[in-house]
Amino acid sequence: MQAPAPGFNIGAVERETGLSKDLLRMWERRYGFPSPARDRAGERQYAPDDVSKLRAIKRLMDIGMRPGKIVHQTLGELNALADARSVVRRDDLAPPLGRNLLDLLKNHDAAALQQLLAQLVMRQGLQQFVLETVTPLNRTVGDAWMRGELQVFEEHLYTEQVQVALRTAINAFPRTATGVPRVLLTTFPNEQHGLGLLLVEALLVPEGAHCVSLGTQTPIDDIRRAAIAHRADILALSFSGAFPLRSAVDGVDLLRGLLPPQVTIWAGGEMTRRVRRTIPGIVLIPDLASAIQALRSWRAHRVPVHAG
Amino acid sequence: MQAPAPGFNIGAVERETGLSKDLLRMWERRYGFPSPARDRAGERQYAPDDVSKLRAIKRLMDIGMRPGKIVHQTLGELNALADARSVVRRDDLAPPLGRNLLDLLKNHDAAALQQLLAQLVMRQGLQQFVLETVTPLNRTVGDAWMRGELQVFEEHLYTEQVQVALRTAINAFPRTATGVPRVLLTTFPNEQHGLGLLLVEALLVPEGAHCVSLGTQTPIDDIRRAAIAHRADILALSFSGAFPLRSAVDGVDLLRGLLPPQVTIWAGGEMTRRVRRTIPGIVLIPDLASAIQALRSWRAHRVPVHAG
DNA sequence: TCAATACTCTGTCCAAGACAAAGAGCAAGC
DNA sequence: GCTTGCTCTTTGTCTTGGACAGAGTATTGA
Repeated sequence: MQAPAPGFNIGAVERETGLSKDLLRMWERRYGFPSPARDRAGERQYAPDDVSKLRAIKRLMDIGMRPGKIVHQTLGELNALADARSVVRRDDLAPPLGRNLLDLLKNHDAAALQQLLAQLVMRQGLQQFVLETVTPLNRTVGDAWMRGELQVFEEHLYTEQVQVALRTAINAFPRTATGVPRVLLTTFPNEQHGLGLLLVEALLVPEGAHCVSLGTQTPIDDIRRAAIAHRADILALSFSGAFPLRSAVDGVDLLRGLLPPQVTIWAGGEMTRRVRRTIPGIVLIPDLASAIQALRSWRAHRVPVHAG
Repeated sequence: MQAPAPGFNIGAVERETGLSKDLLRMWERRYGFPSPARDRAGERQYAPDDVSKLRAIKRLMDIGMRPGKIVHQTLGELNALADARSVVRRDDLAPPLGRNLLDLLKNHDAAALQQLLAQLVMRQGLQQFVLETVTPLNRTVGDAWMRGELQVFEEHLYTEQVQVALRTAINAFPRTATGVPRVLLTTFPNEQHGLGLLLVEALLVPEGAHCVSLGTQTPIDDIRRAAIAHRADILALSFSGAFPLRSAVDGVDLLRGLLPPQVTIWAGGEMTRRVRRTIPGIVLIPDLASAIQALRSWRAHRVPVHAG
């Protein structure tokens, strides 16, 4: 039994935190943090505590904070910051349900969790389940995670279980090849969060739409090709809060130019709420309820191109 | 309508190929390939063809070839090499099926594809479906993608459809809370390919195991915590061929030290085949059939810790 | 109140060098 | 003949410190 983790080298820290080596070195030069010890070869050896702090910083940056302002705070202060961010939202959640579910999550009772979710789908119906249960639950879980009340693996478990529940419910609907409109769902490269796609699908399928998901991280030009190949009426893109606003706007703009005008483009997800100006030819979906609105609006105004 | 992709910068190539920036620069210095053009700022601009060739090289390296021997071959020669390697295996796949499915994929007929997969699950049963259909299919699709016969989005579509088929089938099994052994499935950070986890789950659930998946990219220390929290008997980790061998071995070794000895650790996936030496306390699962073997072996030799 | 401009902050890229670990080849011994 | 141990070669990752472009912020002007 040896000392298990004396320190992380820079490659390991990159893996653990998602911060590139270049960036870690640059912060050391600029801010003096992190300032790792060196091994005999002169290579950086990061302490586990520094890695934790880096993770906390990364989280805060993902919601828009800037490194220069927060690198010198202690881990405690960083957590307090995360707290302050979410304190307003805590009232939103259906208290008994959220509590109940958080408890199951903390007891690591996957089976009971899944059963509860399945039961809720049955009772509420798929759409209501998404809008009234999953959405506030996501917020609750996200906040708890930010505050460190939830382990990373517990958050992973939650996401996985919700996905299972949603997929099961979606599959229960007969998938007609003639559904209208034809919706293609995916995310940009570097956007790994695919739960949003599934949530949208869960809202649209009961409305009779024909959804095809490509999963996450499709290169832009492939999105173009896919939209054309599938004769999509609507292209639905999802962006998490961590996605760089600029890249998203640029990419969506580019796509708009590449696709024929009769293909409607939806941009949704957390990031969408940070968008100020409207983007020509793009429908913003700042929350899930808007997706149903947008679908109905599409039906009212558009005739599917490929039909008839 | 402008030229869409004049070139990739080094960061984009890193993402596309999985070869680090450092490595790309080093190859340029050592081998003279790739030797990208420079933009006005003096930054590397890689041609799409170079990126394709880099992908081919990476793929060959993933099966054990060394860069010095192959960098100077043409893309055609590299493909021939890959061919020679897989020629034995190409016979494995049921030809009419693979052809049929590839055709559906190229016609972008998602509905028919899903129907075909669902039908196959029914006919073959879940385990046989995984071993005899999905595994060779994965190879076929992977090869076709390597040779540029398949668009990225078509590959995405395939993956997505297989996932749907598998999840549906897995959910059809009653999930007992008392299943034994308790298996926890996940991947390391930076490992985005989660299909392997689903495949393993699809093999184990019919055997009566209790599977809990955390999805992809769980930090190592959270894997430790999750394994303990879930009282896992087996921790199953999946690594794609692209995953850096070194990181994997180090991480797995670290985990072995962090977890009590009664937790069995499985390491599976493409990468596993490149491992030469045995890693103490780790069970290697070089192919999917081995997973069932390993499960039976576990049952023969181990008594679940948490039971009784 | 809103928009354009200037300035600061921040991340990525570059070059060339160093070194350690993995692989390959070869020799000695069973 | 086959294995074991050594050495040489190949290869990937880390190092420093400099440069610069794009994102975000603040200020100014309409």
